[in-house]
Amino acid sequence: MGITERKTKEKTELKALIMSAARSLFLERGIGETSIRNIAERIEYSPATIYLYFKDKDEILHELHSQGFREMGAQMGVLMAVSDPVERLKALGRVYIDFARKNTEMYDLMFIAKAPMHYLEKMAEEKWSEGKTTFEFLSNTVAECIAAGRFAGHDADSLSFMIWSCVHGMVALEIRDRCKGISGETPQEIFRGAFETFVKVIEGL
Amino acid sequence: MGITERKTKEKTELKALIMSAARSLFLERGIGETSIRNIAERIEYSPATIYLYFKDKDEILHELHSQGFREMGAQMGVLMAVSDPVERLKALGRVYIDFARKNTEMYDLMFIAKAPMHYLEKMAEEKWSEGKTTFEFLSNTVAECIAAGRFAGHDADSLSFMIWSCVHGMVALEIRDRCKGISGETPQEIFRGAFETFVKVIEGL
DNA sequence: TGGAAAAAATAAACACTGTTTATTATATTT
DNA sequence: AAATATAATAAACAGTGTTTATTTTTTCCA
Repeated sequence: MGITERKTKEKTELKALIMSAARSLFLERGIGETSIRNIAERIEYSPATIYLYFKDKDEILHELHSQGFREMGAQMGVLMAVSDPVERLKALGRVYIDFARKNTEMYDLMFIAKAPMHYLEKMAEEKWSEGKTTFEFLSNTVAECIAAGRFAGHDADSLSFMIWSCVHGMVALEIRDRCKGISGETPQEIFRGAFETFVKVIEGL
Repeated sequence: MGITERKTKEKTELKALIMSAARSLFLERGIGETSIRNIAERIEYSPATIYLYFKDKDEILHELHSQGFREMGAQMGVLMAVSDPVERLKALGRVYIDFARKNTEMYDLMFIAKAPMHYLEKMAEEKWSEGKTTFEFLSNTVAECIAAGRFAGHDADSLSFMIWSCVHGMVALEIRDRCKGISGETPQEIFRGAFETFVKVIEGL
């Protein structure tokens, strides 16, 4: 089936082309300032063509959000080399915060924006697999810490959720511009202090 | 000056009418689904009239966001009655989380949405006074704890930012639908566990 | 009290947005 | 080469925030 094969290849290629145009525009100008027409213009196709490859804009944003999770997952994956679970947990916090601050638009899409979640609702999916996988990486590490006799009196899931909330809260506040003028420090200083505190708290648990 | 007085009164009255229509629509349908035309229709004025009272939509959203801070401030204010700063800190966490979960659209506008911050940018204001005031309520309480010999080895500002990030992170993840399918628990259970952990961590610092 | 001046409200337009439908162009099959 | 299936698009629809020119209403003063 040489011909239908080429056909499907062309289909996935144009789909990938749309994705890459969407992504670059998205990183350049932000999610709110990227329209279907912008994407179509960049790849020199008509706007309507995009709808032959994606159901709607939310589907594109969801796919981009999944890309982000794959990239973040790759960065977190190398932490498996850290054998001590407490050290791994601290490094995980560091990697998470770094990823968020170096890829703010991606992080926004992954954890803050509403749009990519609408895709799940339309598909009647109730589970957020990307988030679940990432959370399990954290909760497994926390469970290892507990198994090693640390974090006495804490439940792995609740503590994991609190740790996640803690690092997410930091970067979410900065990404959405809620740190301006707080305690007169620069973002650099705020995050240095915040991460130091994070590490101290983890060690003191 | 009875007449110019009445004039300014009418101006502030229509301004208040616009605000209340904006707010009710906003709470009914959400921020993203409330347009200037919707607001105008509800108060039976033309859309253009709204622009005689507000510079743009961002100004309305900023004013609404400030309303939210006044209401949250009122709820936090009663905590001044709690003399023990550590107890006050825990109660503050409780009040913060409760406010966020009972007023999700308002909380969204106050701490997550981009729109109300654009107003500050347009006005060339670099300080976010509402956020600063709220943060100072927290950081003063933390400073009191430290003065009372608690939280040894911690910097008041950094620890305050971490505590804020922690509670903000929790509610922000839920508001933007990032808790679905995480550890199979209901939001109720997740938040009960998270707050218990929060209290335990505070007490153990 | 009637007409000029000032203020308030609006209709209509502009430039966008996501999305759909009917039409045209291209490629494949018979 | 003609018929069919596929791909791409032009144009439209209904919506958005916002601005400009126009009309209505109110105030002021002769």
